[in-house]
Parts: sequence; structure tokens; C-alpha cells
Amino acid sequence: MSSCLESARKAKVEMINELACSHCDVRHRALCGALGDEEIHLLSQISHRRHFDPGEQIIGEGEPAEFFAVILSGFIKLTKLLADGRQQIVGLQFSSDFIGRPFTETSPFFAEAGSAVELCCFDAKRFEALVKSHPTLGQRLLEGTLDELDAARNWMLLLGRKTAVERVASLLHLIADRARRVSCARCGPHDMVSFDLPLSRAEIGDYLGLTIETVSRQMTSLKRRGVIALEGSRRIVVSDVTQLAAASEQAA
Amino acid sequence: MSSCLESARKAKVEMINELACSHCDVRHRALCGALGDEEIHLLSQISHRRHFDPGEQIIGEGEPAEFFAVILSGFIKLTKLLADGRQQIVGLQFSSDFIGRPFTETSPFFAEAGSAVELCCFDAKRFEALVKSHPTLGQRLLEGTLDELDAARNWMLLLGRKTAVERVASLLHLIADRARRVSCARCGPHDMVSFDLPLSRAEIGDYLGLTIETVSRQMTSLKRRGVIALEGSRRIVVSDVTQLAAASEQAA
DNA sequence: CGCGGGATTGAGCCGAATCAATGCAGGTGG
DNA sequence: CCACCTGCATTGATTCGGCTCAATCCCGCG
Repeated sequence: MSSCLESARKAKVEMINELACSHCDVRHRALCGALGDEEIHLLSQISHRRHFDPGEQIIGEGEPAEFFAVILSGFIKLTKLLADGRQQIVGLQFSSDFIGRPFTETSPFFAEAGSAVELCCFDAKRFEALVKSHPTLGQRLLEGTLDELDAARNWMLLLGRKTAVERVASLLHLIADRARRVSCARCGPHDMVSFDLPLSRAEIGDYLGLTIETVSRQMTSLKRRGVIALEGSRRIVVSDVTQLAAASEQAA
Repeated sequence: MSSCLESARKAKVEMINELACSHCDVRHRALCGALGDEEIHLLSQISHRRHFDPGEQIIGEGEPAEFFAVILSGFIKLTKLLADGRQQIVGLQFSSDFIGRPFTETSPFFAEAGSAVELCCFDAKRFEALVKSHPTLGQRLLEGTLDELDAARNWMLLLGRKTAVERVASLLHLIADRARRVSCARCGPHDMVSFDLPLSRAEIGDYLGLTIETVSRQMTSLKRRGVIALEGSRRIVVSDVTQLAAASEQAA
């Protein structure tokens, strides 16, 4: 093959990637934000975009994971399975989050597109090398991992010790908080929030360690108690967030 | 005060620490193993030893954690509490493990000595600075954190989806594996293992999201099934590890 | 209009929690 | 040395929360 043609093609790919990086709307929030212009050039050389449809498997448990990625849009479920099919969601990753497990041969979980997903993928080996040679990247990755570890441990408390209502309230509270932060930065803790659940009842069950039926029952229970209101099955209106927070720590 | 006397005293402290580092039996397994002689000199300057009695609180949840540490001996429970006293153990750390949560104002959990504990402590601010300036340290910390995250997610599967017997079997299997690796590196998966539980029934309950009574019942159930044998309440004999592994994924 | 997938609701069951009693060892003081 | 306590573990009886199974509802869609 023509090396001339190849290098031309390579140059084009780089251009596209660099263009993509500079225009990227998650850049400042994601890992890449830790890098300077020179370093981002290196990263762009080993990155490529990929699309996944909702429900599509991105990485399989036990499989050698040949790439890592930053989520550009959509969200991803990290799940674990027992031999007989019982499933547990062990993490949710949203846009600008990093996905993949560096420094290990095989992935310890499944990664599945929860919605339509756009990824910015990096070759595993080359990315790992980059992390080792660029401390700022490693530092950013470390901080992200520590946050995920905190989240995982909070979830352990939920799964091990909370009742069904408390679990559902906790999840809603989490999402409500997130939604509030995005929508209006300066609104107080007592204001009304509304949002769309990104998850089906089945997914909520798998996340909370419950069945669909119990999730449904606890939602209607919270509705009856006036803590939340439902518009359709996906849209949630929270009138008083503190009340929801209270429900997430005591069954009452 | 006499600056002469002070510098002499400082020199002495450094000497002791360096002596301690070079003789330290966890050095090669712990974080510090990532450092060269020059860097370990820096670390030794900000380190000091501390002792804790079993049950003593090392770090409080929500408290500003003023130090990090490497465990020299003993083990530590990381726990979370709900307002009404329900407790969940979210992690166990053993000798050579790192303890503390860098890059955050306050600790997200309690750390409590599970046995007599000897720590090698570092001042928080100075350690964080050292991590940022010494990539090998950050790299090592990152790998450790990723491992803890994997462990936490495995535990989420256990807490969310496993039955009581499966949970107890999982824990025993975990410890048995650990014990087997330590005691004899080359023995096969079918060989017999025996070990002492480092945890009381109450602690096992808090780790597995169960009550003391259920833990006890499931232990006797496993005993009746011939999967394990008990010598006293702490010593466990596992005749066939594969059988135990099987019990940890299907109630049967 | 009928169909299909997700969500809700109900009836009954089962596994783990709760409450309570007993067992068992180690330590203390008479 | 024994009686007695105290803390932990085991065992039993009962309760209760969440699961299972099953029917119904709801809504978007062909």
C-alpha cells in the first residue's frame, strides 16, 4: 500500500479529531480538560468516535476491553450478573464521564447503552501509556475514580441497610439534586423540581436491588404521601426536596 | 526556644523514620514501594507512627481528615451509619493497604480499628502535594483505588441480589482464597483450607447486610451441608473450596 | 380497532428480621 | 475452686417486608 496515501489519510483523521476536540462540548468537564493543547493533540491521535443504540452491549464482563472512552452524550449502565440471571446495576455513567477499567486484562462488568450513546474512544494500551506518561491525566483519573468509589460505598449502605421506600426515595433524591443543579444554580433546597427518569422500572429495580413491582408500589406510596407527583410513568415532580431527603433515611 | 536544639531533634526524628522505612515489612507491598530512595526520604519526613486499640475510632464521617496512612499491622473497618443507627461496613483494609480519602474536605465514612492497629501516618496536605508532584505515587494510588472500586461493585452485587446463605458463603470464600494464597502458593483449588475469622458475628452481619442471627443460622446451615466445619466460633475449616464457591452463587 | 410492552395493583407466600430464651467461654471476686 | 457475671453465639417462635404469581391497566402504534 502507498505510504503517501496513508499518511495523507492519517493527517485528515487527525484534523477531524482535533476539530472535534476543540469543538467538543464535554471537553472542559471530562478527563481531557486536564490536558494542554499539546497533550490533547496526542490524545486526539488515538481517539475515534463510536455510536451505540439503546440496549446495545458496549463491553462484556470478562472480555478483554480493547478501548476506554469518554461519554459525549447519552448514558451507560454498568451491570453484573449472577449465573442464574439475577442482575445488579453497579454504576451509571453520564455524559463527560469516563468509561472502562484501566490496568486490568478483562472488564469486571458489563457496560450497556442505556440510551443512544456517543463515545469518544481511545485504544486501551495507548491510553494506559499516556496516563503513565502524563501525570495530569492520571491525577484527573484518580479523582474521578475516588468519586466513583464514594458513590459505590453510598450505594452499599443503601443496598445493605435501607428499606424499599428509602431506596426509591434515595434514587429520586439523587436525580432531583442533579436536575436542580443543572437547571438553576441558585435555587434553594425547598424549591420544586421536576425531571424525567432516564430509567425504566426494571432498570430502577436492578439498580436498587428490588423487583419492578416493589419499585412501583413504593412510588405510589410516595405519591400518596404527597412527597412526589407523577406525570405519566417517567416524569416526576418533587414539591419539597427536603421531604424527599427525609424519606430516604427513615421509612416513617 | 533554641533553634539548635530543635534542628537536632528534627534530625533525630528523620533518622528514626528512615530507619523505620528501610526496615518496614510492608514497604514493598504498600504505596511506598512505588518510590525511590530519594522520594522515600521526602515521605519519611512527613510520616509518623500511631497506634490504635481495637474498636477505637480512627477517622469520623464528616470530619476533616487531617491524615492518611498505610496500615503496618492489624485491620480497619470502614463503616457508614444511618440516622437511626443502622450500620453498614463498606470496606475492610488490611496491612499494607492505604487508608484515607485524598482530595476531599471531609471523610465520607468512619474508619474504626478492627483489631490492634499500627499506622504509618502522613499529614494530609503535604501528602496530597507529594502525590501531585510524584506521578509514580499517584499511579500506585490510582491502581489501588481501582481495585477497591472493583471490590465495592462486587459487594453491591452481593448486597443487592444474593440470598443470606450466598452472602455468608461469598465472604467465607473470599477469606479462604486469601488465606490459601498466603499459606501455600501452589496448592490446588480443591485442597482444604482453614483460617480464623477476623470478624465477630455482628461485624459479619454489618458487612453482609444481615443480622447476627441470620449469619449464625446460615453458618450452621453450611455446616450441616458439610461445606464447612467450625472449631469454636471463629475458626473455619473448608474441605472443598469449589463447593464453597458454588454455594456463593446459588442458594441450592 | 386490536395489539404489545411497560406499569400498576392485588393475593398469597417465603425468607430474613425481630423478639426471646438458652448455651458457652473467659474473667472476676468470694 | 467454684459461683457468678458478662459478652458473644446459637437456637426457637413469630412477624413482617418484599417477592412471586397473576390479573388489569395504560398508552403508543400499526
